[in-house]
Amino acid sequence: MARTLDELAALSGVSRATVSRVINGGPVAEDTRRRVTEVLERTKFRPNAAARTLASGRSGVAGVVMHLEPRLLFEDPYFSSLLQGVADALAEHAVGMMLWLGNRSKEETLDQILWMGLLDGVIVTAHQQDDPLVDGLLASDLPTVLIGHRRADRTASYVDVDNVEAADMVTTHLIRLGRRRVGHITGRRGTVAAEDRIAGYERAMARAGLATEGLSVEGAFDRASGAGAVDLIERGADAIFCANDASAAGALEWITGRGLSVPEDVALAGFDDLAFAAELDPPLTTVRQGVQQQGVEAAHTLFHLLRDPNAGPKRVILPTELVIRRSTAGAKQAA
Amino acid sequence: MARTLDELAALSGVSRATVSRVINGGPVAEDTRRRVTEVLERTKFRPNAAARTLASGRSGVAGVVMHLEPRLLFEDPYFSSLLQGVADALAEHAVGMMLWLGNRSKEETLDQILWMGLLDGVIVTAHQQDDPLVDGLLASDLPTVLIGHRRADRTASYVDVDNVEAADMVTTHLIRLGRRRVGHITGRRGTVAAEDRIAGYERAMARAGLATEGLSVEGAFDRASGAGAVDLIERGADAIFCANDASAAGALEWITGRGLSVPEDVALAGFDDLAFAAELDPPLTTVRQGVQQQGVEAAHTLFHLLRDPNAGPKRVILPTELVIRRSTAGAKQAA
DNA sequence: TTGTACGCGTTATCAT
DNA sequence: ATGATAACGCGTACAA
Repeated sequence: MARTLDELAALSGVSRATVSRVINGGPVAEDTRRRVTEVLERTKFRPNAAARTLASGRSGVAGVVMHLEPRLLFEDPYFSSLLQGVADALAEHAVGMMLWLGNRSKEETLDQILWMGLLDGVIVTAHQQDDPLVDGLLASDLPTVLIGHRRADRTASYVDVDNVEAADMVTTHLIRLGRRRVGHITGRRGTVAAEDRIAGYERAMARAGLATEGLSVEGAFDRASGAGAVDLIERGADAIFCANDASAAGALEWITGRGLSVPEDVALAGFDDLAFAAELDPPLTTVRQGVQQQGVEAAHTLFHLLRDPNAGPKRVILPTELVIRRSTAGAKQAA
Repeated sequence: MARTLDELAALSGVSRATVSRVINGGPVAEDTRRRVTEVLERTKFRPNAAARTLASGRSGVAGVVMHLEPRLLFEDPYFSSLLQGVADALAEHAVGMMLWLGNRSKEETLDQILWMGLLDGVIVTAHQQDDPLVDGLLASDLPTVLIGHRRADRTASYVDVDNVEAADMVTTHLIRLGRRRVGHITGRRGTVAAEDRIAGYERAMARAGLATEGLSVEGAFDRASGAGAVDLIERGADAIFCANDASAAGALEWITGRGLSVPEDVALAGFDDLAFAAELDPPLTTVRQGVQQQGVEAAHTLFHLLRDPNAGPKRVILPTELVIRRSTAGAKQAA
């Protein structure tokens, strides 16, 4: 079991450089390659990663940072789908994944990541508009890809969807059903997604000449936010666009709990199209945004950055799709 | 922004070795240390991880391998709790975590891990009795800690609970309630946990002189396994011990769905004491096994292995606790 | 306490 | 196509 290139070179009767070429696919004569490869496999040789990183400057390891309450990562399918997508794409290219969750403070986490060195690049979820962890990574010399967050500065690479456009689309759909008092349960204020979806909602309402006053309640992207539906209904809402599927599921519970029915009394729409959206009763109209795909794209974007280090930032906007289900069937309009 | 120890040494007016000592806590005169530290902070110097790994032989990175369907990691709180525990303990000691999930085959995953080199050690979930991935890691020279699996060979380090004892304990509890036909919904056959819990169940029944024939149905640790409760009840079961909380939750649904009530008609017990167990109606009697704690202990065990590399394997058996709730209240006995 | 000097195992640049 | 040889940046005996 040879442990170094030198030992292997001795065993194969060639120089260390040639063995290195065989391993990394350099120019080597065919029979030389065969001879070395044979020894390589016989001795189960594995090159030393540290030495290789030191000499080449590349480690084959990417960092993934999802700094949220640990609970959330597992309870909210949005984040787990994201992680699955990233993990999948990295594993496919045999790139290692170092993961940082919300176990320590953002400052400590940033410190640990930067002290780790060794990373070729990093993918970070960036949902808050201001986030010292994200700022720190962008300020470092580490190639960085953001998920879900467009920064004001135009120098960051990121993967996102057009939340304004998508929210406009679903709101417009509700309006076309004949609903006039379309309410909105927002996401957590301060996140880009929440603000942009509000903007899209208001844009669609304004274009249709409809008022939005009193038709918006603050939520936080969670099931509990659905309680806001009660307020909206008391203010006469005949349709509700929820900032995500989780809050829509909560809203559905409150609405039916009050003896009202969806979509007859209130049309309901969400955002995400997570797996459970289609299983609700009635199935939920929502915006599909391919969360897992976002994770995959983030990894690919990082690969791209690493390939041409000075190609400038890369921004990827993924498409969304309105998925119409029974929760916005046109019953009221027909009646 | 100094990039190497040499640059820093020049800036501080000392030798490179001294700077290294300041960073790693070696013996340095107090004023020298102060002077160097000042430069260290001013230049935001970060030592090169690869060089340091190459020279010292330690990387400060641990691998965590949870090779299961990606779905399961997030849907089953058992695994997410485990991961949280591990991540927490590693982050606390500023040790990096490389994660491998079930994105590729076990063979490919093993290959990627071993080729990665660079890991100081690895923690792997080992639930199947035979698992090429686990075998491969144990056969490698990588310090390895198993979670949830005692191997026949006595050379592996692991963290586990005594499943036989715990299953005996909960079964005995049901018997003491006056139940005579105690049924069992097993876990997935082939896993150590399932087999050991069966053994514990049978041991308790035998000791009480009770028959188990026809009182056992095969499950798979999931909610769907709860359907087996119907069979058991038809065969006269007046109590059911489910191999975990998930299957117990499923069983509860089937039992009440048939118009029967827990615990009056059938006493019900689970295993794990995951968060939702206390929220069921009625709250579920179960075995608490501190899953998150298992993750923490696994990390600590790895640290121990790394501290004295030739101290031999370390085995940790964590305690379990019977948590009695309303699903096994003594109604029938009292009546 | 501090400095010198060697070794860690590769990659990559030169010659040949 | 192949072989020397110089980096790569740090830890650590050993010497002073």
